[in-house]
Amino acid sequence: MDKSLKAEASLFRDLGHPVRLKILCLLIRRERECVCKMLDEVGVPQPTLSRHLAILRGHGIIEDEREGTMVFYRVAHPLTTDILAAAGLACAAEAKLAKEDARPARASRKGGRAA
Amino acid sequence: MDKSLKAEASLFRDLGHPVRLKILCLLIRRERECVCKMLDEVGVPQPTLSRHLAILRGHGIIEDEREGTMVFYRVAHPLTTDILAAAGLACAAEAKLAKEDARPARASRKGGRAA
DNA sequence: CATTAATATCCGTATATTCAGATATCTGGA
DNA sequence: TCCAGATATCTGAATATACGGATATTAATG
Repeated sequence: MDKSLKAEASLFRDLGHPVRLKILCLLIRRERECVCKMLDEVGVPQPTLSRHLAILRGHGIIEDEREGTMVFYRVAHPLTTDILAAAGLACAAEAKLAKEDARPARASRKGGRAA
Repeated sequence: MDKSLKAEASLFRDLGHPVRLKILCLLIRRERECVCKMLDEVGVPQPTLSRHLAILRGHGIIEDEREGTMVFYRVAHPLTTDILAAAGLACAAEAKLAKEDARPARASRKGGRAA
């Protein structure tokens, strides 16, 4: 019951940057998006965007799929949407409500995985 | 619908440190705790603990109440528990379930504040 | 008022993060 | 193979964050 909480802290730290939050909101809304499209919307130079994508990818928060010359990203970490929704980010809150409505509502209680 | 997401990023950044996460888990479980007690459990030198408390306090995540020579802290940011629970932190998940059980379950949908 | 326990702030230093710009890689097509 | 578009990596400088140790503040007590 002690835990160093290092992994959790690292996840939050990754979320703690405006550009990375913007990327995640974008991916949550769109499910899947290519770098060139994100480049238009995020408003940072391409190498900077690529770096932030690499950080998120390196920690397993997003994953990439290559398709010809383009690379598409999607949210991979199962908790990311929940966390952003809990923080009140509109992008994630919508996605979470949609997901909840599509399921029979929560049944069991103790069932949640705890870190 | 654009938003810089600076405030949200800053919140996550504050959560992104093992010591601060530990402090928050502690406060969520206990509602309210004094610095000297936390000192025993967190395992960092007193000035370091004080510094982290100051960071959380400065951003409105926790608040302090002086009582004689001791200072008690409690979680003040209304979303903190939700966020930590969404991240799967056991301490917060318990608190959130308890809170949910005490209320009539969610009724309205569009009612949530979004960032 | 001196003392002591509890907490906070200040200091210098070590480390991490961020950025922009240059350059490298990968892929599809001529 | 050579070219061009899309994306990634490298590099160095600027900035931010972390820490420990010394010290300051605050409040109760004698």
